[in-house]
Amino acid sequence: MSTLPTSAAALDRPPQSAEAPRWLSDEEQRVWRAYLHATTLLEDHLDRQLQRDAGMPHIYYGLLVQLVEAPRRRLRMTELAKNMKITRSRLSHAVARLEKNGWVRREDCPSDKRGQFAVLTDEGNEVLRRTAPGHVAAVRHALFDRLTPEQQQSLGEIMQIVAEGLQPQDAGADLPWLR
Amino acid sequence: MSTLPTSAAALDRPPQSAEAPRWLSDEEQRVWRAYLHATTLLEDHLDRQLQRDAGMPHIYYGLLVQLVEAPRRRLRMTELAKNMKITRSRLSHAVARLEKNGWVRREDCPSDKRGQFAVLTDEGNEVLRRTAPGHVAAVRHALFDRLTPEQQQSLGEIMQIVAEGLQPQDAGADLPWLR
DNA sequence: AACCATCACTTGAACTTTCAAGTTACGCCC
DNA sequence: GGGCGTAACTTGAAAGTTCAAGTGATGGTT
Repeated sequence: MSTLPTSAAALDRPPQSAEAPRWLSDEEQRVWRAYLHATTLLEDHLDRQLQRDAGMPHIYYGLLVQLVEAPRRRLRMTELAKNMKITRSRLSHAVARLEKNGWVRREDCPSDKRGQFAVLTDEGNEVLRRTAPGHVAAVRHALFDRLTPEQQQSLGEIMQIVAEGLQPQDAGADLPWLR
Repeated sequence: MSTLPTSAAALDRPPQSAEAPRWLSDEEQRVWRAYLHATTLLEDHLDRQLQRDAGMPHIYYGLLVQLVEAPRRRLRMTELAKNMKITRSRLSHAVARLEKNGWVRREDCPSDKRGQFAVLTDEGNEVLRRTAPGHVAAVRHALFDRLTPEQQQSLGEIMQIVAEGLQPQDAGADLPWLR
């Protein structure tokens, strides 16, 4: 988590420098710091909750969820990476770990020999079944239960906008589908 | 990033099980997934931006910002960890790295021999001065520029609530100040 | 003044993520 | 039908994070 310098003064800068960066106003800073605090606290909280109850970090759990919802409980690696907004490399490592746990199995794609399917095993399904209620409860308790319906809707709209803004354009190194 | 099972059906569960977990409604799920997508995309985006332009991840940058804003550009380790919502362990490792870079220096606390100050060096200050404008621009571009004033305000309120909800209570293992 | 629970911080190992560099397969163009 | 640019995925090492255990101080208590 992090923020920005509070003011130009804190960096011994004249109020307007050459490129005249537009620093965040006090109010913008409050919003930004609240955002950073909330997101890191929530992610940490859910990571611990799932590590404790399901033996895996939040993202790994999310991978299993993607699979359980997919047609034959299987998804191409790239598809899965795309859905979860992570790199293929990260996914490879993650699936390797989940495979060791016996929760996911790899299968070759018949039509494209480069391709691989990640398939949810029965054990993987069982883990989800066992731990999903606790996880939903945690999410409700930390987020939805604290917000009014209006706030929930607003949050949805805002996050939608931010996600879309980051998705299609530029994007870094190994996220080609974000180009 | 991750989500929750879409429906009870996807897990072969009767709509109301023993403990009758309250699954997320379709709308709640849309909100939750948008949240997860937006937060991971944004965090990744800023991590890459700062790694490229400042040679450090987002959190490390945040640590320097905390220091530059502190009274004598120094903060006790525990204080710093508290401000950034991270564990002391993580902070120890991070400061060790920043120390190697010459951006932070440790100093003993005179009044408490257990205590340590993390102090921002001139070089550390210089890195901030050089990279802050680019970082503010990135945050503006990804977040503030896309939201209306009302949305910005709403986001601030929501994040404030969530952060407060996660802060005082329970909390995990090594975050004693969150108790 | 010795005891001891607690505090402030560190350490090392295990695990996860990132980054750059592979490998193999596809498809198309000539 | 042999190149060749690209796609799909993996790999290994470096960097970062987590977890549990460890080291000294500190501040009562007895």
